[in-house]
Amino acid sequence: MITLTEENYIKAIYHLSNNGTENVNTNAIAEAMSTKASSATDMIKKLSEKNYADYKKYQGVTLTEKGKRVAVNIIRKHRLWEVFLVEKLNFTWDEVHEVAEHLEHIKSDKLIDELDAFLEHPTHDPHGDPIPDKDGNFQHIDKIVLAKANIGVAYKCVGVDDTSTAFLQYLDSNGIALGTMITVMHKEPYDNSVKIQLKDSEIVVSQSVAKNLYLKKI
Amino acid sequence: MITLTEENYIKAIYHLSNNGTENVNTNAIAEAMSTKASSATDMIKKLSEKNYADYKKYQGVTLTEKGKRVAVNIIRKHRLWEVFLVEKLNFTWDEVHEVAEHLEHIKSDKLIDELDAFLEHPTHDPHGDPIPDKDGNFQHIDKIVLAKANIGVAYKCVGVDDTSTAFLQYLDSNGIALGTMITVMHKEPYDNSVKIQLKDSEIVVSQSVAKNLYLKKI
DNA sequence: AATAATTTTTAGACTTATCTAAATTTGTTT
DNA sequence: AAACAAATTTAGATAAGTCTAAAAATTATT
Repeated sequence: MITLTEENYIKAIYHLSNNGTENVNTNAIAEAMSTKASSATDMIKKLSEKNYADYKKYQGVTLTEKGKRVAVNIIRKHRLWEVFLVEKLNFTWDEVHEVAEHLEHIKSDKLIDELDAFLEHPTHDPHGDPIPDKDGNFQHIDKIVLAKANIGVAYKCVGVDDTSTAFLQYLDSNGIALGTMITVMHKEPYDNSVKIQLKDSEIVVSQSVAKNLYLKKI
Repeated sequence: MITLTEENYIKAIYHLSNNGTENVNTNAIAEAMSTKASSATDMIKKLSEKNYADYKKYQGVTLTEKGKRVAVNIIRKHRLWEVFLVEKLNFTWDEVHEVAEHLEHIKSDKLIDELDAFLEHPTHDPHGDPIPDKDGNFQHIDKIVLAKANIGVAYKCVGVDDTSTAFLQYLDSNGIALGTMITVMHKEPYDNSVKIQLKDSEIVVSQSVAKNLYLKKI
């Protein structure tokens, strides 16, 4: 049996490793899990013993195929629950994350398959992140970050990197949501802020905003 | 903070105490929790320290008002999720219990209030058990057990005591569901079995079935 | 290449919920 | 009311996940 804590570590490693592709170091895991490096080391050893991860002392970890399958399955559940919360239970996109963190650990294949069907097989969650299918395959969007968008080109907002309440509420209050049309008017080299044109307004966003907003050419 | 284990003990005590009205002894709790009496003693002490229960050594436990509130809230969540699973996700009434055991521990007032609204404030779960409202008030049905029903009177099936898969599947295969009309034809004194008339059939059920099926006069 | 700084691991301790085995209390019988 | 049986509690251990403090390995700097 896999424990809740093991699942959370696996998920953290998956995200830190850029979807299972890179090596992750102990401190990064400890930080992501809000714990100490010594605790992370203990858990890494355990995950390695259980074949969820490959680990050599002082060399960091990578997830095994088995570990990646666990991670992707949790992500699938997390994102499906997020869609449910927003579409059926009137949650806003900044409210869903915390509850989905708990719902994602409920273990029932029937539950998640039926939820998927009930929601009509959504492909993206409320933050624009792709939802893996039953076999773990993602539908990839080729998105770029606002900071790297070209001036004068029309884009559509397709996702966020930061899903914190503060950031999502900032976007809401500035009239930016998934699907919002955005044209880049000017990039200020001094502080890397970006002036963008929305439907009815023109606003300037800071570099940290520009780095966390994903766009797609239309 | 209340732990998952504490919640499960409180729920078990609530059910064993006949909705918080009676004193419960240690062995009964241990048995209900599939654990040993010594473990139950430890937890009872802890619940008592945290003011969820009143406890005197060797005298059994009762839930405090605070403990009862916790129990009723978990029952509310459990039953609402059961309705969701049956009505929206195509679960059958014998499949819901196990998943609901996990869903009931998710802590979010908004989640449960919105779920309640989404389901249009159901008053009973798929087994006929009443769903407490937000304030913990039940809508009581005055039901009787089949074993005590009167001969020749028409009843409607309104619930079950035993929610095991075996029992529910037995009912399904004999054409008995919530709402099914039942008339008692004969009670056999020898083994306490009961002959009942359904819409298109007449069947004999054993005493153990007759003790677990709730009816209401129509 | 030697030393300093950083990262990672080890060692030992703590907490929660569990167990077994022994001790204690309550109840039941004769 | 003494003795036995049953129920309950205590004592001491264990496993999971965490911590602090110290040791070891790696990486960076001079």
